[in-house]
Amino acid sequence: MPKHTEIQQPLRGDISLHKVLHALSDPVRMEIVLKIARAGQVACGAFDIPMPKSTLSHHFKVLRESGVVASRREGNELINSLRFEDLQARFPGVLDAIIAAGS
Amino acid sequence: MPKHTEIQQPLRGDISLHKVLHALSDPVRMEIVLKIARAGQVACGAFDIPMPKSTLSHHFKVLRESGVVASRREGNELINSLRFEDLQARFPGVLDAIIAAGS
DNA sequence: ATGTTTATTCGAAAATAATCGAACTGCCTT
DNA sequence: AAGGCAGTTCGATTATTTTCGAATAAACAT
Repeated sequence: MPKHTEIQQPLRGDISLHKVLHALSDPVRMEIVLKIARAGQVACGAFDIPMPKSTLSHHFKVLRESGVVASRREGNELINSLRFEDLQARFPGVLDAIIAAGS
Repeated sequence: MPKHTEIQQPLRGDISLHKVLHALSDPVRMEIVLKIARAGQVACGAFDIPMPKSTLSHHFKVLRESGVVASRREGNELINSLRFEDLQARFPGVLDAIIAAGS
C-alpha cells in the first residue's frame, strides 16, 4: 500500500496566466509537458533529458509552482501529471491549444 | 498619401511557440496585446502605461520579434496590430484562448 | 542498520531579461 | 532649415532565471 504525500502546488484559483505561459515558454519544460500529455503519468526519472538531475528538478519545480503539473509521491518516485481540469476551468482551451501546437 | 514602411518581423514560418509564449508571459506585454485585440489597431503612444518610452519600446520590440505584433509606420507614428492570421495558421487556437483567458 | 534509488534543496556562477536616461532617426509642420 | 513629435537605439544597471555540483531527505531493500 503506497503512501501518497501531497506536494506544494497552487490552488486552482491562484493559478496565474502569466506564470503558466512563462513555465511553458521554456523548451525543456515544454518537452516535459508534451511527454506527460502523451503518457498521462510520468515519473521524473523517465525523462531521458541530457541534463543534471538538479537542473531537471528545477524545471519540475517551475512547472509545479505555475500550476501546470501536479506531482505525487509513490514509493520513492514522483509521479507527474498535468492539471488539465484546473487549467481548463481557469483558462479554457489554453493548455489544449498549446499542447496541440507543440506536438 | 501616407508612406508605409515595413518593420522587421519574422516570417510566418519562423514564428516559434516558445518565443510567443515568452512574449505573452509578461503582464505589461499581455496588457498591450489585450488592448490591441480589443481595438484592432493601436499606436504605441495610445498606451497610457506609466513607464518610460524606452522601456515600452523594448516591450514592443519583444512582441514584434516574437511574431505576435505587426507594426507599420503611418506618418510619424507606429500602428500596431496582432498577427492573428499568421498565429492562427501556425498555432491554431493558441492566441484566441490566451486572449480570452486574459480578458 | 546500511546501502541504494529517486529526487529535492542549497549556494554560487553564468546567462537572460527588464529597466531607464540620454542620444538619435524619421516624419511632419512651419 | 529649424523645431516638434513619435519611437527607437545605445549603454549601463539591476533583477530574474538558468545551470550545476555537493549535500540532503524519503522510501525501499537487504
